[in-house]
Amino acid sequence: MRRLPTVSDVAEVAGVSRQTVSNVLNTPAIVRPETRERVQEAIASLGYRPHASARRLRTRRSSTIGVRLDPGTDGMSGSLLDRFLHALVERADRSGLRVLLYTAADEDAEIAVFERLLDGADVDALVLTSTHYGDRRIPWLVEHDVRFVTFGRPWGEHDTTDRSHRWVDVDGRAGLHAGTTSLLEQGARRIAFLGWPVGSGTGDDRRNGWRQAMREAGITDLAGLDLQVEEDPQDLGRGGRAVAGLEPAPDAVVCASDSLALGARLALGPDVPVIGYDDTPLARALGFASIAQPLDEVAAAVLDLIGSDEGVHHRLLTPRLVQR
Amino acid sequence: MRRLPTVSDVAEVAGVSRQTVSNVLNTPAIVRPETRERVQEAIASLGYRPHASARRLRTRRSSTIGVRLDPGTDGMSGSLLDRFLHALVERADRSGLRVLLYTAADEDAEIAVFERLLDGADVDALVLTSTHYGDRRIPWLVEHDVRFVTFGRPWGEHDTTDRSHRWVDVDGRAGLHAGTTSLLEQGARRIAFLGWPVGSGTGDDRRNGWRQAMREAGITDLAGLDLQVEEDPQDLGRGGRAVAGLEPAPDAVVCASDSLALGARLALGPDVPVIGYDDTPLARALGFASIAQPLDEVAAAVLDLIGSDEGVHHRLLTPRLVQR
DNA sequence: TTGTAGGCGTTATCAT
DNA sequence: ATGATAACGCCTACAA
Repeated sequence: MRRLPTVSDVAEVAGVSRQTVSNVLNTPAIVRPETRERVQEAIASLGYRPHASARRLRTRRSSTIGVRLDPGTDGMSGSLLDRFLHALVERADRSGLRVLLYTAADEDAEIAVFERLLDGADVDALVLTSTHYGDRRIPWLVEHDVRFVTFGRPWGEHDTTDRSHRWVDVDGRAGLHAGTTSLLEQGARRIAFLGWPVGSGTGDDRRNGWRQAMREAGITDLAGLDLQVEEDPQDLGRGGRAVAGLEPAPDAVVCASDSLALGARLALGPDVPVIGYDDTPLARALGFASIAQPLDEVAAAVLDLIGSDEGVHHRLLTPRLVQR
Repeated sequence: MRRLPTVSDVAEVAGVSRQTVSNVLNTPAIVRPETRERVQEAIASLGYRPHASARRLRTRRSSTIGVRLDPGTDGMSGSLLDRFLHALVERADRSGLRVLLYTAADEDAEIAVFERLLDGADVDALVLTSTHYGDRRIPWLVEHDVRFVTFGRPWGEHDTTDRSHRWVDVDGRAGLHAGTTSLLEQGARRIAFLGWPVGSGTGDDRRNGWRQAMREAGITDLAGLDLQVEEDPQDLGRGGRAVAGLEPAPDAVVCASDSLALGARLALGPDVPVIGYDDTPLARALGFASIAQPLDEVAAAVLDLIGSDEGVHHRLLTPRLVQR
């Protein structure tokens, strides 16, 4: 591999000092325009690029953010992380940030990874996904004064850690409210909700959106319509069976995820409207409506929060109902 | 964020010179055991970790590999990249390698990214996915003497670039051969192949596996059984319609992808055996068989090839038929 | 076996 | 506005 030109090379060609070259790069304003131009020509002619590691060593910042690639995620919605990552990498690049991946089997392992990554100065900020109730990573990061942003709210925490925990999330409640309302407007009355057992922040939030919309429509008797199944990638029949077992049959079903929606769709056929969540390729392919998270906005907000030193510490974005 | 301890700090605590500390880290063999131990204690007590950027600057290697997160991929099989990445990151970590992500809209943009990444010494090797016929990235990388491995064969190239292009791939032909054979053993005779139009290396390779198995079974009349559809995430009815239109109906269908298989499955119902490709969560969920790529092995092979200086320059792995 | 000296490429500080 | 000097943390000679 060819030897790379350095600031000194550029300086020599341009007939200035290394420092001036550095200034042109980092503080162009303080360099006389005519000098600046000469330096820039030299840079172009040599094909010079700053050496990332040298700069990082000097500035003591890696300009790199770490993101975990979780193993879990049923894979169907796994494409969600995929799409989020893509948006994140793209936007990060525009701000001169790199994205480094890591994995960890569980929380303790992940904290050990944090130590390695941070002590080695490999990353100077972290983006966490799939936060959950009682997440031990958060207090660890706060305590160690690490810069981080989570994609996901700190479910159940409203205490002092609040200001030190920056997060971005999507308002699932609003999403399900919109979906349910849209079905109501189309004349459906008996609308079932197919979700996970009570206890997950995300799931409960989405359920509440459905409840609220139903209540607003004057439908207070939700008996039997609140379906809760444990998701099982091996057997999406569960959700389907729960839905098919409803007596009388529902007019429509709103779901906490696209994979649940797939089950419902297969059990009920294409004539009963079904709304999923996440707008995965699956929803597109099968032609059912779904609630799409604005991942590009999420990525932008995450980077914004990572970069800003003060001001707003969290952001709740609104998803969009994709009709089909 | 706390100030990190350096070699000097460790040296001071251990009562030796910086150099000895460095030796303990990099060439433990030449340090007297008793000194070594003292140094290691100091390292542990201070929680010292080498500063990644400083080391990179000095050694001129980043110990980081770049991987592109492509935008394309229909998302269904997108989870394939996900799973591959996961395996790669996990194994890379064991070898002390980091994985950096990048994106690019097209080949030219990607080559521009290469320049940035390499000149900035951000990465010292690249892993490319979704190679295709006439891939311009390959000659560029070879010419610039960049270390890289592709997950995917150089379709159509058997010339001099051969030795300089290291690749790992999965034998789709063998996969479809196995799948088709298994159906034949179950008594099916009229087995259709649902794939993409001729012209993609991957697709043609898979088709050939089916052809070969059929020929070996003495079935030479494949008229009408070789179905070719352009995949369209909006409308997986295409594949389904092609399959449903067969007259007489097929005994079974083997497909070039799980999303094609999904279409076939929905069109034919659960009684006609369908085999997909990639063993995505979709196949698991719907309960159709699929051909699984050994992604963990692929990741291992990729890292192996990246690391080795001589020896084998490519590896063709065999996929596994997952019956359901 | 251990220590000394120098430099990787960059930028911050302080002169000029 | 520009330049000289030093230092970021590490490693590779080479010397002791």
